[in-house]
Amino acid sequence: MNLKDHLDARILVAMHAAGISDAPAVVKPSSRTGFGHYQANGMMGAAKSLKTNPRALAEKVTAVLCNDEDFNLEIAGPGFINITLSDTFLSNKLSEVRGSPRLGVEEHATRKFVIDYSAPNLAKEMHIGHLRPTTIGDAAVRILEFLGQDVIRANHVGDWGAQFGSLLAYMEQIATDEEALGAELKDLERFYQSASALFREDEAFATKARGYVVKLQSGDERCMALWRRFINESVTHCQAVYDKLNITLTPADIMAESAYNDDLPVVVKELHQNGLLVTSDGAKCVFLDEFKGKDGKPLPAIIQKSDGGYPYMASDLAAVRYRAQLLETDEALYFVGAPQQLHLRQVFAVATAAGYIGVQQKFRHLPFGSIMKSDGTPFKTRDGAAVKLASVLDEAIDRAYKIVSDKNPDLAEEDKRNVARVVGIGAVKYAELSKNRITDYIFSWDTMLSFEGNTAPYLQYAYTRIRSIFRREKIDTETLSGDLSLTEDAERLLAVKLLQFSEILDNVIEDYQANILCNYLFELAGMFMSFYESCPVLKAQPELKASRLLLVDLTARTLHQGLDLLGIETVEQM
RNA sequence: GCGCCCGUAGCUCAAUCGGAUAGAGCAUCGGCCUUCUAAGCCGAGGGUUGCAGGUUCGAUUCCUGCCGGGCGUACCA
Repeated sequence: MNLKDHLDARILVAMHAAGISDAPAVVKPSSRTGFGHYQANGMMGAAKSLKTNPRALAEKVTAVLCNDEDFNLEIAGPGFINITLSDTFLSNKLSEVRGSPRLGVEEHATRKFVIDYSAPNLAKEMHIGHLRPTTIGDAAVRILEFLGQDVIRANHVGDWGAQFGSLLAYMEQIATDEEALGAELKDLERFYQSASALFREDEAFATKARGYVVKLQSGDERCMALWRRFINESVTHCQAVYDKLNITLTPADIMAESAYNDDLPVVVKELHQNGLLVTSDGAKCVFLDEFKGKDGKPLPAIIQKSDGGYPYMASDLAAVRYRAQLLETDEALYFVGAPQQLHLRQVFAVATAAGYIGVQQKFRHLPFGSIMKSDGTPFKTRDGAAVKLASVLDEAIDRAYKIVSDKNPDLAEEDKRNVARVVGIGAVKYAELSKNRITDYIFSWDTMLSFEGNTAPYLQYAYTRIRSIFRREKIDTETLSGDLSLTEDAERLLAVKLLQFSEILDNVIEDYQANILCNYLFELAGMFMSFYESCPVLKAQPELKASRLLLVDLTARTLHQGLDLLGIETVEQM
């Protein structure tokens, strides 16, 4: 149940009964304690259009609901209606949520989604820049699936293009020594760098590399074999990173750029038939009025280059065409960096003009900023190279291991290793997810691995503290029973927070801002800690103890579910 | 030049179609462990929301103009 929507609907009905139509109730959580649990802000707006006094309107509305047992209404300020939920209402709703394996979250009407995320370039190793699209996209996938949506993961990896010429030429050069080749491919980044260095410095090699691009495009068998070998190696590397990162992508989710190769001439043909295609300076372009380049000159979307090659505009259009027409998706979400904004606007605009995207279909770009160092400069190594994602993850686990060993030396070695993995990886992911998607963010080991503040370790620790209550008395949460009763304010605050899980998920998917869920979990954990300090659980009288155990269990389940939707693991003890 | 994004406490970040006194964490300072994990809790100080206007009952939020930063702007992806 979405509590906010429920209350909004109740107020709206009362507004209609009071003779107010065509005005929203604008119910939202109260801005501060003392103003009830929720507040309805719609009376001021309604009064404006009805040219009347907002407090008088609020009087009429509250009069309709004055005998309601679910909540108490109070008028405040210029015309706010503060809603205080009754203890009975809260405990009834909590009981419902408790009995639901989905924590009271209803499944939405099913629509089909294509989520385009991660999409590394297979020519190189994944670097730190892939962290954001990968973690944020995966959280979106998990949340949409939890809400009952039909989700297709689309990993649009880069496996084609000029850069593969030098890679293949370099492979060819050392292919005679199978052992050496196998060893070289283990470090893709070095492989790429060796190949591109040769390309820059050795003219003969560069010529050969360019030849390989042509051969590859014409389907030369030996080239294709080398190419497949390389791609397999690279995919294996990516999958290892995904597994370590607890990302739900599998090789089956890969729909590579090259998969659209056969469609590219078709796209050109169809754009031509639609009368959209114009040849300019030898390149086949689509010009749309809304796109202007330097000096106000028309900005083309180049579909085919003057040398006959296809730029990524073409394969992206082919991908839109595939997703819209063959997959018949209702919605497509692109988790791609902000610098690609103009490009994707062009892709969607051309695809719309070409009739690929139907009027009911939504294609959205969800951009995000870059990762910066603490001095505000881009996150690169000293020599300017991208930082390998795999090494970032290893370092996170190493650092977490040191912290865990330091804080809990008694833990068994095997457990320490597992906690270090869960905490280290969780910290890196949570640091990404807990910040606004749009802005750049500062990467800081100390901040993300801290057990204080809005971090994964804090939440994971909160979870273990909660679970330890049950472990201490060997209580099986399956056997919990009794009535839920709320007697202390700390319990009420926790209760309301727990009931908000559903509406929070709805808020998240409005713009796929995972930080909304992170903030919620942080506040939930904080409220639990306050409750835990002021309300004894195991030492309470039997009835109170039973009631509080229900609250504790529900908090644990909500925290666990919330973290799981973010792709973050928990442990029982740390 | 034009387009998009951003500018909030010393630092890192919030603020849900415009709502009440702009909130957290870190850092600083002060309390709380013979009592369920102190990796915790409670409290204090800290702000002209880049600047100047406008819209209105009400603006961090919407509009205009500046200032500062980032990115993009025809055959790399």
